[in-house]
Order: sequence, then C-alpha cells, then structure tokens
Amino acid sequence: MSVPDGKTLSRGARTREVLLDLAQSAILEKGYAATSIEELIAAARITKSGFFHHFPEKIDLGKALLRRDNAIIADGFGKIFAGADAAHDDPLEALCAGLEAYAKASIVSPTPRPGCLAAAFSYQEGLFDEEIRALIFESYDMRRRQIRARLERIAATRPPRAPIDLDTLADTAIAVVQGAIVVDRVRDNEGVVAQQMAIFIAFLRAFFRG
Amino acid sequence: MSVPDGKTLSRGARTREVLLDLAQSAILEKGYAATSIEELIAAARITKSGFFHHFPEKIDLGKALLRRDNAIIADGFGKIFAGADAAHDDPLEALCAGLEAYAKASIVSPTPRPGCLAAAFSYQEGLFDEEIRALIFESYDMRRRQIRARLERIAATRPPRAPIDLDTLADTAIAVVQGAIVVDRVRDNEGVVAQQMAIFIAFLRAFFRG
DNA sequence: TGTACATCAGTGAACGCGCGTTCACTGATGTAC
DNA sequence: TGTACATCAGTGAACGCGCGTTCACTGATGTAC
Repeated sequence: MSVPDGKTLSRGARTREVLLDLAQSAILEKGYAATSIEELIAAARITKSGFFHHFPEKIDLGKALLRRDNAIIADGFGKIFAGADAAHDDPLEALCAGLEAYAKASIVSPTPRPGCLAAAFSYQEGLFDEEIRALIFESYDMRRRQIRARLERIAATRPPRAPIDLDTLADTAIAVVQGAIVVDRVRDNEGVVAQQMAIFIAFLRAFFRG
Repeated sequence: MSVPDGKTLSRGARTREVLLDLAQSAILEKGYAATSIEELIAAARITKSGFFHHFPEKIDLGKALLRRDNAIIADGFGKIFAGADAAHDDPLEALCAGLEAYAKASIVSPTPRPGCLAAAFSYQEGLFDEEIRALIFESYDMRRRQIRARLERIAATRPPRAPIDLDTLADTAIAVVQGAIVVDRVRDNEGVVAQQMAIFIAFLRAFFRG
C-alpha cells in the first residue's frame, strides 16, 4: 500500500504529500487533536500560512488524509485480491492467499507501530463531522464488500459446515486485522497481525472444506 | 463491569469518581488530548483548582482512569469466568460460556458506543509515559492470562485438531473483542461484538472437539 | 461532651504559552497571443 | 520567441482564545485528649 511517488508531482502537490505523510505518522502515534499544525510545518519546513494555503482548516487535513488513505487501500486491496484470484483456481485458496497478503500489507505503515488510520479516527470520532464519519465507514465498507463477494463465490461451490451469515464472516476478516493491530500496539510485538490472520485462515479452511 | 456505588464514599472520593466517569466517556468519544479539564469541571460543578486537588497533573487523571478500569475489568473478568467454570463441567464449555459473557460485558459502557479504554489509549500512546504504557499492557495481559490458563486445561483433556500456540489463541480471544469494537464503532451497529464472539466460539468448539 | 488542631475538599484569581485562524503581501510558475 | 497576465505556492506578522498549571486562601470534616 504505497504512496504515489513524488517525482511527477508539482511543487505544491509535493508539499501537500509531505504534510499528509507527516500528519499520518503523528496521528497514528498520538491522535488527531494532539497533532499540531505547528509541528507539521516545522518538519515540512514551511510557514503556517503555507499550511493554510493547502488546507483551509485543520479538519480539511483530516479529510484529505482519509481520502488519500481510502484510495491507497482500495488500490492495494484490489491488486492484492486480483493477484490472488489469478494465482489460484480454487476460490477458497484465492481468498486465503489474499487475506494473508492483506495482513502483511497492513503492518507496513509509515509509523514504527502499525495502525489503521480509519480505526484511529474512529476512536476520536467525537471530534469530527458527518463527512469524516462517512469516509471512515467507506474505508471499512470497501474492504468488507471485496471479501464478502469472495465468500459468496466460495459458499456457492462448497456449502459451509454450518449455516453462517456471510456479512458477519466478512466482518470477521476486517475485525481480525483491527483487533490484531490493537494487540500489536499494546504488546509492542510485530508478529501479531500475521499470527492472527493465520488463525482466521485456518478457521476458514476448516469451515468450508467440511 | 460496574463502578463501586457512591453511597459509601466520602465527599472527596465521590467527586473523584464523578470526574473519572466524565473523563472516561469523553475520552472514549474523542480522545485524551481533546478532553479538557475545563469541560470536566463544568459537568462536575467544581472549580479548576478543585480538579487539581484530586489530580496534580492531567496525566494523573489518565493513570487513575486506567488503574480503576483495570481493577473493574479484573474483577468482572474474574467473576465471569469463575461463574462459568462453576456452571460447566466441561472446561471447553466453561470457556465458551465465559467468553460469551465477556463479549456481552464489553459492550456495556458509559458511552453510547462501546470502547475499550486501554485500546483508546493505545491509539494515543505517543502522549504518554512508560507508566501509562505499562497500565495499558497490564489490562491486556490480565485478560490474556485468564484465557490462556483455561485453554491449557482444555488442551490437556482434548488434544486440538492441529498443533497451535495457545498464547496466540488467547490473543485471538482478546483481538476478537477489540476488532469487533472498532467495527462496531465504524458501522454504528451494536450487535457486532456478540456476533464476532459467536464466530470465535464456534471455531473453538470445532477446533477442540475434533 | 467540649475544645484544639490537622487534614480534606475545595474556591478565586491570575499566569503564560501554544493553538488554530486571518490578512495583506510577494515571488515563482504556467498560459495566451 | 517575447511579453502580459493569471494563478499558484508560498511569507510574515498579528489575533484572540482556551488550555494546563500555580498559588494563597477558606470553610467543612475528622481526630485526640
């Protein structure tokens, strides 16, 4: 889940990307309210009015951040699962491979500790307006739809061991990563996300392989 | 997971509890940095110096909050699992019953949306010192040890389907709740935590029942 | 039971600093003819 | 290709407000004898 390279961007767009990168790290480390415009411009080496040229209000930085993150995740997610689909005939194995790669990509982060921007914002949602809440939801819902579609394909070919709601199971795939990120941050142990996804994958295999 | 009742407390202790309750709601809603002493004292109807009589610095409020939360969770957790152990002969069924009750207790929160205080703090850990990080870890580790001990008892009587690391599986029980809370907040849908725990319980049963 | 004293649970006023935001401006870059 | 003009990407100085923190204080409650 990479950021567009800076070479082809105009000066202004490059500054903007730098500000977004700095803000993302800072917000994942200490939260939105504790991340000051002052520290961002010091690191980006511009003045405060330079910042407000790019983002009329602080909350516009938050919105831009979520929009960019959503786009990056949508792109990364799409590529990961399209690649996994192409590499496996069996839809179950394709999903498992995709989920494994997704977990791996989730811990690649600009910060020392992994963190999901949308999750970080969701624990500070009281600060934000409806637009931001919609962006947070979109980020989650996009992943969920991708996984749900693949679960349907699997369930069509091999009936599950027991009746199960596929929406709930799609949520599980998201929740596994989100929960593992929290545990990773608390334990300060990088392996957690991959470990937890491995357990979920083992569960999926057992469940659909009868 | 309830708070000690106010009747038996001294005046000062009662004010302190009120401040902690207000702070907990506010922090779960918008984060620690965005929660001002000013808003807490307005709601508690005391002056600012009254606040500083109880908590010499703002961070002492955070520490007191985590300590209280840890104690409440330790107590609630202990009772839930002791009760489940007493009600079931089979250690697997006892754990499943305990986990179900734990999930139910996790969504009972002072805020409209469920939220784990330690998780909220972990997404703002850059603000805090080593003592706070230790308190966050303690909260997590205590739950994990309880679950791990029960998993060992289960694995001793019925060997698992496949080799599995019980520490990792104990983490899964924690991560399920944490991840589900995030999804619940994002989707604004109260059922998520119970649903996700139900899936994990089904998985546990399948895995240890061979 | 009454008095003396200590601690508790606050009040009230003031502080300095850093925050987000505004405004009038300037030099660099891009576009039209 | 050169010139004219518009837009872009900033600068610099100032703002008011709310934040966490300090300090000297007071009245209420608890304790010892």
